[in-house]
Amino acid sequence: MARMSADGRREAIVDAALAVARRKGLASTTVRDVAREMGTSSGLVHHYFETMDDVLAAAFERVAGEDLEQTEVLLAEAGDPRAVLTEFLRSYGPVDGNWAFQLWLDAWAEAARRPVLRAASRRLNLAWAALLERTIRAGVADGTFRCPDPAGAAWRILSLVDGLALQVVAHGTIVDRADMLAWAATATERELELPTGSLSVSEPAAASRA
Amino acid sequence: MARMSADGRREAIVDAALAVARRKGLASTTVRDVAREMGTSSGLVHHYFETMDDVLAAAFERVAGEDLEQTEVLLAEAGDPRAVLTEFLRSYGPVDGNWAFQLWLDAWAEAARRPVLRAASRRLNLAWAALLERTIRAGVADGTFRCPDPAGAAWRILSLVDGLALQVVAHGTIVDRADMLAWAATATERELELPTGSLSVSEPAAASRA
DNA sequence: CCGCTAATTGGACACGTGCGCAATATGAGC
DNA sequence: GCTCATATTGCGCACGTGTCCAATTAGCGG
Repeated sequence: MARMSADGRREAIVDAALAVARRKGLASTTVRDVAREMGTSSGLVHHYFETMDDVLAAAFERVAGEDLEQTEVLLAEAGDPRAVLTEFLRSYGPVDGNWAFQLWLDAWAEAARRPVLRAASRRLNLAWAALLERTIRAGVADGTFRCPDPAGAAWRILSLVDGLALQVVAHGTIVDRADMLAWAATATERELELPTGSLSVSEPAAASRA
Repeated sequence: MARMSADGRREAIVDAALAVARRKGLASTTVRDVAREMGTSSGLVHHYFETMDDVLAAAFERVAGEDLEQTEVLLAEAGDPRAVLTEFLRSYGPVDGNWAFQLWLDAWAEAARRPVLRAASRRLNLAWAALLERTIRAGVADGTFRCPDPAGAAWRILSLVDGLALQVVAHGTIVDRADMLAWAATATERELELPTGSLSVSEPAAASRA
């Protein structure tokens, strides 16, 4: 197929891997799948990545990393810690049809079997917790929040949101997105000693959905 | 190998599947693994289960179901809701080397793509939430807890514990078991308006470990 | 236009996978 | 002890897996 620059091809491989993973899951995305998706031979994939593990890790890292970056920009823009937190809760869990979060589920499960993937997922999870902790500290500093243990609070909030999102993605209707948002907000308010209802994360009413 | 009754063999197959899954994870447990574990031929497995999927679903259902049953017994015995909750927190997450919880991770990730597994995992997750909710209601009734929304609280506690356990299992040292226990206890106390420290779930000191 | 670097091919390799089936062995009921 | 249903075997089939590599291009710098 069309010859490409090294960097271009690397990216194309990651793109293809993501397209497949979105359909079949990270765990069962194969070299041949990726090659077929690009319309090239399978050997090409190994010309750019030593191991299939590396491909999957790169793919996961791409989506998760982009999400994180986006939220970091948001943090820089919105000076108000409460606004950041509100936005965080609203954007974190399963949005845009759940597939990005499904990737997290796949990554967590596969972490045990794929060292490179584990490293990536670990790194990104730490980054999310750090981001949250920073936000909390900022809020404590300017008096918006009160919190004796920002690090612990960050992990508690992150883990709660992960756990709730997991139910939404894996089991569908068992817990719905509205519950998830409301519950996450409640717990976060309690965690940061905010007045009840001050993190109104309710879904924008019907009209403004994307 | 020794001839067995139909029911006996079915159970033996599930046992073997579990033993293997414990070592390699659900996802990569194969027919041949199961057969080797039993010391029989692989054909035998297919004589009792149409599909490998069925074997895995049965295996998952078994562990998760047993855990649940065990905790339900515990609930019946210990009349004191606070004791039940303490025991719940201590026993829920990754114990005995994490393997049972890795099974949950596998199940959640695969749920989107394997209907049988999704149904099983969904059912069991609901049962856990219900168990927790019942405990909370009992505690509210006898005045131990105060909680305006037992159902929501149950899901919040369960999700938090899942989210924390997930970090322990998937990423190892990112969050350790002690943090996990302490954080879960803190959040639960807050959720049920218990005095701080009243759910002491700290690991029993070295001596009394099993 | 030509040469050479490097992108790309396509198939081989050694294995692992679920599944099916004819043949065999076993033990319970007569 | 014989019979017969059936538990169990052991292998084969068709295919999928990651990885590797010699051969074949394609296209950029000269």
